[in-house]
Amino acid sequence: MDYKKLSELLFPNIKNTMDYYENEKYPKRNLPEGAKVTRLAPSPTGFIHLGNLYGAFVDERLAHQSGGVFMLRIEDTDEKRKVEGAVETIISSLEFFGLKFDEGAGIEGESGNYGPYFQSKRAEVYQCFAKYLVEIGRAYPCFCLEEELEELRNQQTKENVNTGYYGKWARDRDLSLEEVQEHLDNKEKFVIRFRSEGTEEGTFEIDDAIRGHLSIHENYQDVVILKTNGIPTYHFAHVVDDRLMRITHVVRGEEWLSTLPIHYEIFKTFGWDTPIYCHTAHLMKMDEGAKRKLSKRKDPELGLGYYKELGYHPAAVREYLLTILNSNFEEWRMENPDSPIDDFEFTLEKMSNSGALFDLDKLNNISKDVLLKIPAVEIYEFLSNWAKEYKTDASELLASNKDEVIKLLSVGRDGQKPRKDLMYCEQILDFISYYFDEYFKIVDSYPENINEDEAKKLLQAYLNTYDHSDDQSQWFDKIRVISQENGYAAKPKDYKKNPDMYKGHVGDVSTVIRIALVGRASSPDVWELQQIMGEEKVRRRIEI
RNA sequence: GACUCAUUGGUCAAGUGGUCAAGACGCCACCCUCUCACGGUGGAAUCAGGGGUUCGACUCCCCUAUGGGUUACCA
Repeated sequence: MDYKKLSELLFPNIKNTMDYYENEKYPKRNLPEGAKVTRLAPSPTGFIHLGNLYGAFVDERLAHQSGGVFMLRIEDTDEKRKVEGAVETIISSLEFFGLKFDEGAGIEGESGNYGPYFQSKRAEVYQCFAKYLVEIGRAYPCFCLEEELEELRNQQTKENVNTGYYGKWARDRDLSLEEVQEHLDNKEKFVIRFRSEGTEEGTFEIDDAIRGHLSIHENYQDVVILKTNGIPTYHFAHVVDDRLMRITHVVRGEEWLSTLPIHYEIFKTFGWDTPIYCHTAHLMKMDEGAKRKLSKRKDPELGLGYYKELGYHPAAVREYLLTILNSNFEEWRMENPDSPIDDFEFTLEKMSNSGALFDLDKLNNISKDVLLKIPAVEIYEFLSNWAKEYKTDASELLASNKDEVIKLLSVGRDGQKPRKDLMYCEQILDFISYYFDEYFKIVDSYPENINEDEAKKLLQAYLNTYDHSDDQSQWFDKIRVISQENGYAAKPKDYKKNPDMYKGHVGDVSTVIRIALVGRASSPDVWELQQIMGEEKVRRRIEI
């Protein structure tokens, strides 16, 4: 068989050589020793969920921690999955969470010399490498129709053998030049298949940076590498691109583990070393009592947009992600509470190889700590930007009450035991909503031992003695007096000792005032809130 | 079905043949306290099951169970 002739027959228009791409167009990168080059290679559906961010984070850390390159390549080899504006969405979503690409699709400026970064625009490159495989007899055209393949599968299932295009089942594996010519003359469409030399029994060994040493089955399938339209499948594009773009570490989900043998064989056929593979575990979700992989179809609420809508701070999400990404991160954080997150040394060895369940409680807890470290002014900015997009009615109120809101956000945050009241924008807005007459409403009821009339009496007494210029202790002393005058213990401990002597204690009285003032039984220090609200508003609330 | 990866408390997990099996979130109790938080102290709660190997197994091997993944001219 004259493979050279076959390759010319199949790819008459491909003139470039492999050598041209490997050594001229895409030469070795000039990077310091140990620099890692990683890539995020999403398909352009534009939908990014937490799981994608999780993986992207690994890429980003690996690259930027080592002085390497973090690249965006769009795997748009499947036209059916394209969505308008997807690339912009991907870039902006990741940027929101602090992940910046150095190079690649849609990146401005000096974005690197390894493009184009859309696989759909690299057809010639792939064809050149496919042509080479044909030339050396390791790839061949296949004219099978989809229906024929379907039939093949059925037959194999019936005979209880592995399905697929391989060995004796590979009908077009050994077509003669004349037969190929004949098909071509008939204008039949064809794909290019890889000619595997593996066996069903064979195994090989490979190291995965996350999963350790693996011993896995060889590939023995003649997989499609170039589709009818001349565009490669993932398997081929991955090998060619990651080689030419000089990717050092391939981070991808564990669903790729089972096709790793294909990639390995193709790399070896070209005589190339594989990149270092890092197969990450999936982020899981609890669904009707069972763990399940995150799905873009079933879990729209885990899309990154969801967290933006609720107003989680990107720093909190990053911090959370890192706790599940590297098990030693929390420990490091406890020892270095004030260090920038990027000071943490991320390692692949500390990654879990079983899927973690997304834990909202944990995110919230981490978020509290993260927000505590962000100055109130910055939280205000974050909150108001969020409101502009998601809560337009509140947005104006926030803008016209800027100073007061900042003060509200600051209450109790100083000192040795600062409050951690703030988690995410929606919650924050609710948390301070009582300040605005537009949102104020009574949500909690008075303590059981106090009825409406009693409450009115207490509030009247409070109003009578209220002096806005009182300092905190003067103010509270007055509440103690009111309590005593109305039959409530001035100290909770007194009440505990002799519950029969009192109607309740000072805490009950405070609760009544608190509810009148902010509408709820729990809040930060009332005196501080009053100072922020101003005398007029305080009196008005008490009078109601 | 076949192939494959995984399995330590409710969740995230440390652990690599000898530990009273860390820690964090959540939960409960108590302390602090005018409420709620915060903080502190304490508590309940884990090696999926069964066989081996070994003086000794969470750690090594096998089987089973459960869950994930792949099985496309999708990625």
